Amino acid sequence: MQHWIIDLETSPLPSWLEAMPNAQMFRRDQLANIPAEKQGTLWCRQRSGEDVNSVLASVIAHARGNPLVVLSDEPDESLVMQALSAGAAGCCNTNAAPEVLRQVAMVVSNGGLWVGQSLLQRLVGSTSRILGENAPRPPRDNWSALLSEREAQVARMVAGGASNKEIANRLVITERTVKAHLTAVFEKLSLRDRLQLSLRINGLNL
Amino acid sequence: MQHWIIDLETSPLPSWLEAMPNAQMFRRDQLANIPAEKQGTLWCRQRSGEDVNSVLASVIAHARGNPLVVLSDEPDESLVMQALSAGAAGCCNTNAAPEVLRQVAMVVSNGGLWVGQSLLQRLVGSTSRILGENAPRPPRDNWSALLSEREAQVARMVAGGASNKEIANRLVITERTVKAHLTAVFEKLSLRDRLQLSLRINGLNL
DNA sequence: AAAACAATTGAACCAAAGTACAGTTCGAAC
DNA sequence: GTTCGAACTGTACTTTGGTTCAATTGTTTT
Repeated sequence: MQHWIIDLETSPLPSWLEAMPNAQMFRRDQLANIPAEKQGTLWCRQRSGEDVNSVLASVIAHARGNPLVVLSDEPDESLVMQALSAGAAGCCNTNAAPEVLRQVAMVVSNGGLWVGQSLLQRLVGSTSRILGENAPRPPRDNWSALLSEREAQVARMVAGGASNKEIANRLVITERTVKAHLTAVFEKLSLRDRLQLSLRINGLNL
Repeated sequence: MQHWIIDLETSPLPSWLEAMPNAQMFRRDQLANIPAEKQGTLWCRQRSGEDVNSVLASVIAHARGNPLVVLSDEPDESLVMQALSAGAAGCCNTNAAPEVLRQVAMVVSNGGLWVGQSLLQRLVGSTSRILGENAPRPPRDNWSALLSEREAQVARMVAGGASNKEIANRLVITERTVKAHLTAVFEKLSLRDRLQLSLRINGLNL
């Protein structure tokens, strides 16, 4: 996995090197030099007092789908929100420990988002109150009520994007059995194929 | 690092074993058997239709400060919120891939909280709206930026559940051309098939 | 005991999806 | 005026998805 770190200067912090020994540094005016054919993780340092959006604007444009993490000298709640809103996959302290940086790298390189524990806790706190009250659950699709447990299990895996072969391997059954379960699921839910099933389970087709 | 998995039965899923070969299984009525002197990570499976709070109540009591992750057969936004509110450090799909499970384990064992990408995205979105900040951000995922207009059009129809034949008829082109566009889309977005594409476009990559 | 259902699999088969290789047309850009 | 990307199509092929008919085993229900 390749790491590209963007800052005002090209000297990395020791903790960065410890977490990512093979990282390459770039100045903000050298974004064009980032190799376009490889894929990796972008790290962009935001220094004290700088506006996140203006720092990120040009960097995002060069990300080409690669995950971007903001290393902030002064992270706070609203700054993290702004970074994520701008398209970053995560935001952590410039001086975070190498283990934390490695963890962040792993999460975002797999397509995840990363935020620190305290912020996440606060997000959960403020939102759970709101979600809890108006409870938009009633229209809960009870697709699983009609299915046997095994059928539902297979259905969920299909909805997550797995192929029949992958499902068979993971459940240690033959591909034939997977097909049998799926045929039953399609019949019971009156669906045509796995894509329709995915839309139904993921609640996009009501 | 020790892993303890709690379910109604003591047979683990293959993917759990792959992620945590040395995990120990416990039934929910065997919580007292969990060794108190060691420390590790608790995983508790919540099966379809079960109420999270009642499942977690007794488990939390035996956690003794160890992080607890909920493996849910049917994770959704409110369920994850309930789990975190109850004291869990994370919540992911029962059938999550081994790599994901390892990632979750690493995050929570270091004291972090873990939630899937899609939920986090939604949390960030809803909270920034609530906080009255800048909300009208275009979709974070820039999949369409990489595609030509026609490719994006076909991609959207696929994501809505249409077959190649239906798309061909509606766009008044041949099925062959639809396939050509899709091949280009898969290539550009590094996707495997139409189901993966649907998940990507519908923002469900958790 | 009989009936019903859940889970499993085989063989054979058809349909849909996706790839490989090759080619045309049109308009914009250099 | 040549180059280039976009949209489009054909033939041929492989792989994956899905159905039909048929059968075995174990558990639960009646």
